[in-house]
Amino acid sequence: MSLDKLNTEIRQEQIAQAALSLLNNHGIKKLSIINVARRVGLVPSGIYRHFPSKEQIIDAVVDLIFSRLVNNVTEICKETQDPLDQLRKLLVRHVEMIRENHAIPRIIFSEEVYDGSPQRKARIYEGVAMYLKKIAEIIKEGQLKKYIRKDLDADSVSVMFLGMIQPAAILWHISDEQFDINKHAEKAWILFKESLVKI
Amino acid sequence: MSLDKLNTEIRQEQIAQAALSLLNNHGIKKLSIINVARRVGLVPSGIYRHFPSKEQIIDAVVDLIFSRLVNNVTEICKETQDPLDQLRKLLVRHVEMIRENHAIPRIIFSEEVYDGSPQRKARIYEGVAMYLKKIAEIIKEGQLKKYIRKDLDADSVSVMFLGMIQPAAILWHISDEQFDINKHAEKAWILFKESLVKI
DNA sequence: TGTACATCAGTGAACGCGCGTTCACTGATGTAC
DNA sequence: TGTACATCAGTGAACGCGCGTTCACTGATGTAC
Repeated sequence: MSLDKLNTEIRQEQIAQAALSLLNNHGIKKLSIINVARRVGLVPSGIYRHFPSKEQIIDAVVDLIFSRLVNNVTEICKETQDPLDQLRKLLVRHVEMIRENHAIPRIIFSEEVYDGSPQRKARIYEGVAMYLKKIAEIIKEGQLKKYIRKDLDADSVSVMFLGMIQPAAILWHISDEQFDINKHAEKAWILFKESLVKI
Repeated sequence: MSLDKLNTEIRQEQIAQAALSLLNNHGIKKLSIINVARRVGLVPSGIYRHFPSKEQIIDAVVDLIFSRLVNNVTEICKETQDPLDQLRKLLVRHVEMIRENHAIPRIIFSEEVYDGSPQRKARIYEGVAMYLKKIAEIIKEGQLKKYIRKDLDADSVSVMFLGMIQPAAILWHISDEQFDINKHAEKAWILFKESLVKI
């Protein structure tokens, strides 16, 4: 059976990806050692050559997700310099991310992921906070360049930015993808942008 | 041990309340038949005199939560007639609800609650949709009375209304109640209200 | 370049825990006469 | 008002499933000489 024998680094990568993929396609209940093992072509006990426990696998998945989210921001900041453009692009990108990764709400909102591990909960909070901080930086930049009115608190606005997406994301999620998240993001953006520039 | 013997109606009520309370205080992992039984002073098997399975208990909890949410709206509509006032009061009330019921995000965002029961997922979606519909009605009323600009789509605005609360609620939730949800709601409301009235 | 040995990724069987659920039972409560 | 019986809420023991995890093992790969 053991056609190939791969080193731990590669296997860790594979296992984290497999876990993320399971989360995306089937939800947290299916995220079992048995299923992960099957995906990477190992026997359940084989997983323990590369991860000390299931908990660490979940940690790896969390890292994977946040590195992608943060990556989005840095990429977009390279694409354009106009802060309002950056926000708009980030909105579109974020919606795409959500559409492609059911795992995001599944991770961020899941009790299952939190309990038993206060450190992981803290790490998730830090990840979200970092994402928000980057958005706030864009907003501050916009205020400096006078695209965005200065009486607004950038940190609050960054949370409101998420407010354009989140409820829609959840509706989309629980409606089995029926709710039109793109249309909502479009309309919300118009209003949001108006609020930022008008005085 | 059996000091009292209560009829099924009372027990069902007690069991649903106990389950909700467990969810509020300890999360979904602790929502076990054993814990529910302990709370109502029964032995685990005793629960099955009143509910056919754990699934139905979760259904009862879901109903409990949504009836409270919808109740909020109808009560507030009695308190004041001004649509903008109604929205503002609803915002405050919704935040209170969330602060008092950790169970709300735990239920609405939990995979655990969804899988294995498409009907329940549908029911939750309907519950949210009904809540949104009631908010949309307030907005339409506001448009009729000319408090709110008419070029806005009431359904979209109702989702944006949730957008003021949801991201903040999640931050509050995963930050172990550190994030200041009230302050955020306050600031978001100012901007939101502006958007509704200005042209 | 070939041999000897250590290392390490793989396997399969088995354990143990938690938990939902079943079942035969008991004893209290409500009802018919 | 009292008795006989059906009903029904309670109990405790036991079952069974899923699943994370352990452990003794095997055989391939890498390294030292």
